[in-house]
Amino acid sequence: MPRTYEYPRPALTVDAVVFGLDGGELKVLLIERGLEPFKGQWALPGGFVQEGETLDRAVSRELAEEAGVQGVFMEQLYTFGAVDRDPRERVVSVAYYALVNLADHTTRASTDAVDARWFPAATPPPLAFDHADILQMALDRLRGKVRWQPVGFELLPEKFTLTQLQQLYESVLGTSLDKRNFRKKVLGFDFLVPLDETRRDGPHRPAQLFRFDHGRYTSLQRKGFHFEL
Amino acid sequence: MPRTYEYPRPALTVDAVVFGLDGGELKVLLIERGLEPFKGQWALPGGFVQEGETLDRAVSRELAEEAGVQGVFMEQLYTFGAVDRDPRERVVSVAYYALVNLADHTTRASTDAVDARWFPAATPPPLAFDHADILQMALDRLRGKVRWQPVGFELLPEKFTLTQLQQLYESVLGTSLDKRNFRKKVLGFDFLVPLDETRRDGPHRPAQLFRFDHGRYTSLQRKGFHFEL
DNA sequence: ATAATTAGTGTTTTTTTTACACTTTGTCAA
DNA sequence: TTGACAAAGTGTAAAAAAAACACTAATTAT
Repeated sequence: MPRTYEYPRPALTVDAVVFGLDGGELKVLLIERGLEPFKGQWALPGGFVQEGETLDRAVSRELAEEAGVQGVFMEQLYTFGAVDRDPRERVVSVAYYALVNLADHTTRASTDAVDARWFPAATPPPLAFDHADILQMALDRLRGKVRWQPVGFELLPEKFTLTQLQQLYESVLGTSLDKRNFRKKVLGFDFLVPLDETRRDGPHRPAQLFRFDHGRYTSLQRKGFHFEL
Repeated sequence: MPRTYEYPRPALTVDAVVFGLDGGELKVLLIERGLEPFKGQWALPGGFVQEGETLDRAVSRELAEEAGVQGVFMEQLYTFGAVDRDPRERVVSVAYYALVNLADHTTRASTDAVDARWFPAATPPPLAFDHADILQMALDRLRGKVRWQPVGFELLPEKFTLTQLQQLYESVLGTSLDKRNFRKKVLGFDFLVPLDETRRDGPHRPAQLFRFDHGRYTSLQRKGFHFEL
């Protein structure tokens, strides 16, 4: 294709902040860099946008390639354009964040000969480039969003207990919530459907399992309902 | 500078959705295109990111050049990367939105030999490229943001009446608000300082003027206060 | 059987939000 | 000068939402 516009063209990359929930703790998926610059340091998964590829597709591809992560919730976060973010030349990066059910992805994390590992999102190792800024912004965004949109469920397995759900909110928001008030509110949501199943897990009373019904949620939403937690 | 990375390089632009408030109505600033493609159609102000220029700076520059708009509130919105957004070649655009006090900018809007005009944000003319999508997203973002962060004040003159403030919220949110409840809440905010001045404006009782104290707001915010309307 | 551990459950108080109508202060015109 | 007009300004009561709070139930391991 001819270069119609004669202007400087910064390289364009995408980076992804992939969050997972391990027990009560929020984690991020990081990749060990095999090449300079920042060789040996940890970084967010990401890479160059290819010819004819939308930004969303670029992120999906990179996540599949570098981390074996596929078909997960993903949303654009922010575009980072500081002139010296990459020590070699100008690289503008469109950052995304993704929420995955860690149980499904923990084993497949390592692919592509690179080392990929989960780290505590709040206390990551030193990161390459401006990835610490990106991570911080993703954390802020997640915290801001989780209360107004039911995205948190993306971090849980399909079937989950109310205690798991509460722990999720507690760890993302960094607060502690009252169990009774939490359950009262959450059980008022029609899109949380109780299953005829329980989770036996240690020497104590088994917990009822629930499922998040996406379809019902969107239909309620169209009727003017709006989620808040 | 050597091209260290050998990858396709889409052209990179910035676009800005500039909102202003005219009477009770929310407006957008549009520019008539002088060149193909979409010659003669209305479009968002914007242009190419220059060598060594951050994204924020690029938007500021374009706004100053194309619309005489300077020193206003501005925030990154989203990055649009559809492959065919520009009919000629791939162009990725980082969109921003800005809030201006329309009274200060209405006259200077036309500069640079291009025609720049304010249009109702809710019912704009047909727009070039995917600018209608960008505008829609900016509207959604503004609506979402205005209740949690005191950004609305950016749309008002420095001194304003509570009725103006209420109208601002009514037109951005598209609802009507109860006067007494609105004033009760708003007057509880320490960062709204009443002036020893009134605004006489037609055959009726003059209204007291107020000012938004940015400094006080940020200091309150640090003490854990959080704005909500 | 009992000790240990997490699941599960309601009520009261406090706070926040909503609904609602008249008086005040100025201008303009008769 | 006075009366009509128009927007500014003001408080209370009812309803809804949020917060505080502690015990019983079900299971497993010893």
